[in-house]
Amino acid sequence: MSQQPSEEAEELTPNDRQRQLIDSTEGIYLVDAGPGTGKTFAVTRRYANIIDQPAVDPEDVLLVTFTRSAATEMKERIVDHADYSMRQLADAPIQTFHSHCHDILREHGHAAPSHLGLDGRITGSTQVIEDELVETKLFREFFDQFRDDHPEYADFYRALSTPTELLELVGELAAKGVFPTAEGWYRDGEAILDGDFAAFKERFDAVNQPRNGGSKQSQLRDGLSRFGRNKTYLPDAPSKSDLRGSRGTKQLDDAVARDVFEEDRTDLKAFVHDLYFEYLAFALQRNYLNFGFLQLFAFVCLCENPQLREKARFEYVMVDEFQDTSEIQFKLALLLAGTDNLCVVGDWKQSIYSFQYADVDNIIEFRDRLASFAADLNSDADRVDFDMDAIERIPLEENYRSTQTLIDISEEALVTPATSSEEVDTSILDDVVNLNSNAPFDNTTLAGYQHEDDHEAVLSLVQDIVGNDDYAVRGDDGSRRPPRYEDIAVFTRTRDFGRELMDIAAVYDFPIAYDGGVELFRTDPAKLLLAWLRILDSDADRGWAVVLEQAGYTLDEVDHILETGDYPETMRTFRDGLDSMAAVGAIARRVFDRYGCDGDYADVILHTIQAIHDSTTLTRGELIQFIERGIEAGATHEIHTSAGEDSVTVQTIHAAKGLEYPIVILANMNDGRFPPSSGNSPTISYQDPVGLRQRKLYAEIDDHAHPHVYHNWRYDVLRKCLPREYDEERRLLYVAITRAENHAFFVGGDDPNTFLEELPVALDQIDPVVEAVDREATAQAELPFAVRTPDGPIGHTPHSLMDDSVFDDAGESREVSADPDGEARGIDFGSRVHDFAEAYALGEDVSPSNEHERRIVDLLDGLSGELHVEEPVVLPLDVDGERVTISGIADLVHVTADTVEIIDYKTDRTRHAQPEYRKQLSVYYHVLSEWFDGCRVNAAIFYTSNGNREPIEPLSLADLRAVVRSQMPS
DNA sequence: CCGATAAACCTTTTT
DNA sequence: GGTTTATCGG
Repeated sequence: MSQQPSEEAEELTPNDRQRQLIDSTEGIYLVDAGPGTGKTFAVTRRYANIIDQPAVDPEDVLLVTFTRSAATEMKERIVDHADYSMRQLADAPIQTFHSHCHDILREHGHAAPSHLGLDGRITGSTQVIEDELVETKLFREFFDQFRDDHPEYADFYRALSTPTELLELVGELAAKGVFPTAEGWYRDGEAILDGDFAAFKERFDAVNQPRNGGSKQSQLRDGLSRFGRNKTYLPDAPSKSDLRGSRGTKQLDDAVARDVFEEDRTDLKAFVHDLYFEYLAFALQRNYLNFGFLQLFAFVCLCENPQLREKARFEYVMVDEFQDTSEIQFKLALLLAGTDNLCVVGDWKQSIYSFQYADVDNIIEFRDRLASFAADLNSDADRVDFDMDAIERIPLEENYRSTQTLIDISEEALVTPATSSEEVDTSILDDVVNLNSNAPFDNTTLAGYQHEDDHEAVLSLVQDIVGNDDYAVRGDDGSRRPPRYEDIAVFTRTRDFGRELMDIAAVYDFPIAYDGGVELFRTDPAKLLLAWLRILDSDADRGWAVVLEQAGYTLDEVDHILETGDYPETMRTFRDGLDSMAAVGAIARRVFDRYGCDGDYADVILHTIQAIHDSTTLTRGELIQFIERGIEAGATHEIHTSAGEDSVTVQTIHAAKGLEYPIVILANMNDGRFPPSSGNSPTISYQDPVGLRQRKLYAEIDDHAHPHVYHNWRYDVLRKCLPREYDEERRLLYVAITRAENHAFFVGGDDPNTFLEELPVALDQIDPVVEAVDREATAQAELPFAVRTPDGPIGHTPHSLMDDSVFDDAGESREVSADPDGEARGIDFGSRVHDFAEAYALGEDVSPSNEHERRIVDLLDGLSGELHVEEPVVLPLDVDGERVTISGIADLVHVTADTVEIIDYKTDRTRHAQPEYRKQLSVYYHVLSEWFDGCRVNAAIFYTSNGNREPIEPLSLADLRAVVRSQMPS
C-alpha cells in the first residue's frame, strides 16, 4: 500500500514541498500536482496547522471537498493531527459546495428569490431533491403546464425530442452562472447566452488554417465536405459551394465566421428565459430546490447582500479536487473568501467530470480566471477585495503510489491518439510535471491482452495473477509478497460491462465485488414489487405472470392460469391483504417480506419510495409509472456493499477516483472506439463560446403545406469550428493507470480500440481458461449481486412481458440487424402498449398510464383533424394469427373525418430506401386501414434533401406478410 | 489530396 | 437519427 497518505499517517513526515504548503497559511496558493503526490495529505495537515493557531477557530476555515464521503474522511484525518476532537469538528465547514450553499440558504436564504424578482421564499422546510428521477417527474409536470400556458412557443416544443433536455439545459446554465430575472437576465447572463465572437473567431481561425504548408485544405473545410447532405435547410442557407468555395479552395472565407455567428436568437432566448424563470417559480412554490438551484440562490444572495457577504466570509478558504469545480463554484469560492488566504489543490490531468459541468480551465487558467471572475464580481460593487497578484504555485513532484514505469506510461496515455487519424498536440506534456517514484522496487508489469471472450480473459488474468510471484506487490512493510484477490481492481468504462463481468464471475464462484451505482429498478425486488402493484391495479397478466413464474410454475401452467383467471388461493389472499393497505411504502415492505428481500436493493428501493413520498403524494398508479420510468431510463442508485475480505473490486473508472490498488486491470478496451462517438446532441444547447443555439428548427414551407423539421445550417457550421476533442478520454485512461501501484493490464475484445493499439505496451494473445474458485479455501465475501436469469427467447418469458426496456431494446435491435446465423427474429409479441392501443381503439374503458399510452390516445383522439408531429406510433398487425407490433416515430400523422395520412420523412437515401423501412411504412399503412375502416388512408415515406421529395412505395399486404413471416422464429 | 460511399457506433456520475 | 471513421476511386 502507499507509504504516505495512508491510515498510518502519523508516522509520516512531509517532504519539503508539502511542508511549504502546510506551513504557508497566508496568501494564494495553487497546487496543480499529479496523482499520488500527497495533495490531500498536505491539505489535511495544512488545515490542522491553521486551526491550531490560537486566534483561529474551525468556523473561520472553509474546506471544500468533492463528495460528502471525502469530507468525512478529511475530518477523520484532521482529528488525528489537530488539537480538536471529532465532536468539535462536527459542525466545522468541511463540506461540499452544495451542502455549504444549503447551509447558507437555510440560515439566510429567505429573501434570495426576491433578488431575481421571484415571489417564493426559501425556508427551513424547503427540500433538496436528490433523486434525479424525482426531479424529472416534477419537471415533466411543470412542463405540461408551461406548454399549456405558452402556446406561442409551439415551434420550440415541436423540435424537442424530450422535455428533459430542457431540464439539462437549465442545469448547465445554472452552473455557468446564467440566471433569469423577472425582467431579463441576471447581471451579464444575456451576454453569455449571446456568446463571444472574438473567442469564437479564435477557434474558427484555428481550424481554418490550410494544412501541409498550404497544400491541404483546412480541417474546417474538410469537415464541411458533407454540408447539407442528408439534411434539409431553410432556403436562406448558402449552398455547399457558396460556403466552401470552388474545388481547390483551401479554407473558408473569413466572412463565414461572422455569418454563422450572427443569428437572430431573440425568440430562442425568450423561450429559454420564460421556461427557466417559471421553473424556478414552480420549484419554489412546491418548496423544493435541485442541486443547481442551491448554488444559484446562494450566489445571488451573497452577491446582493453586503451584510450577509460580510457574515459568510471566511478567513481561510481551501478547495480540494479543484479540477472538478464549475464556473459558479469558482465564483462562490471568491465570494466566500474574506482574505487572500485561498488555497486550491487539484490535478488538471484528472479532470474527467465535464459532463457534470466541471471546467478544467478553472485550474489550467487559474490566474486569468481568478482575475477576470473577480473583475466581473466587482463590476458594480466591491465584492472581492483582496489582492490577487501574488499567486504561489507549489509543485509536488514525488509520487508515493506508483512505480516509475507506471508513472511514465501514464503520461504517454495523455498523448496517445484516440483514433488512427488524430493528430495529438504533444506540447501538453510540457505542462506535465514529471514525477519521481519513491517505490522501493520497480518490477512493473505492463501488458495488453486481446481475446473475443474479454470477460473470461479478465477472469483468467486474475487467476493467473493471484498468488503469482511474478506479479509481486508491495506489502505493508515495503517488502514483496505475492498478490491476493483484494489487491486487484478491474476498471470499466461502463456499468454494463461491470455487471456482465459479475454475472460471468458468479458462474465460477469468483470472489469479486462491484462497487458503485446499480440500475435499481431492473433488479428482482423491484420487478416483484412492480408485478404486485400491477396486480393490485388491474389484475394485470403481466403482474401475475411474474409472480407465478417466481413461485415456480412452468410456462404452460402460467398460460393456463392466466387464461382461466384461476389464481392460487394463497396469492389471492396475499393480494387482498395488500389491497387493504393505504400507503405504498407499507405495500412494498409487505412484498419484500414475502420474498425475503432484506438486502441492500430492497432497502434502497424502500428509501427511494419514501423519498418521493415525502415530496409528492404517491398513489399506486403513480408508483407503477415511476418504476416503469426508472426501468426505461436505467436510473441508477448507489449501493454500498461491504467489500468482503479478499475479493477483486469491479468499478467504473469514474468511481475509482481518489483510490489506489496494487494491481489494475483496465477492461473493456474493445468494441471499436474507447472514445465513443458523440451521439445525439440536444435540440437546444449552450456551448462556450457560441452561446445558446438551436440545432433544429421548425417551419412551414412545403408544396403540400406540410410542416417539417429543418436543420439549422449555422449550427452545423458552428460545431465544426469546435471540433470534438478526445482529451477527456485520454485523461480517463490516465486516471485509470495512475490508480495502480505496481502492475497495469489492459484487456480488449475482438476489435481492440485505438488506445490499446497505440499505447506503448506489449500486446499479447491470451487464451482464457477460467476455473471455478474454491470459495471455502479462500474465505470469500458474499456476492453483492444476484445472478440474473437469462432472458430466454425474447417475447416469451414473463419477464420480457413486463419489462418495457426489453421490449424496446428488442424492437430496435431486431428491427435493423439481421441475425448473422440466419435466425432473424422480427416479431414483438404482446407488449402492454400494444394491448392498450388495441383496447382503446376498440372503445374499451381504459385510460392511459404512461407516456406511450398517452401518445396513442393523442393519436387516436386526433380524428377531428388535428395535426400531430413527431409522434411515436406503436401499431399492431396480425399476420397468420401472430401478432406483430412495430414501434417508431412518424414525422406526421394527419387524421380527418375521412382521411388518415401518415408521413415519415427520411434523409439518408442509402439506408432509408431499404426494405426494413418500407416494411415499417407498410405496417403503418395497413394497420391504419384497419383501424380507420372507411377512411381513405395515405401513407408515405419520402426521401427529402434540400427541398427534394422522392416517395418510397409501401409494400403490398401480400408482400408484407411474406416479409414478416420470413422473419418469424421457426 | 479530395470527395463519395459504406459501415459501425450510441458513456461516464456527484451534489 | 446522427456522427464518425474506414475505404476506395479518381
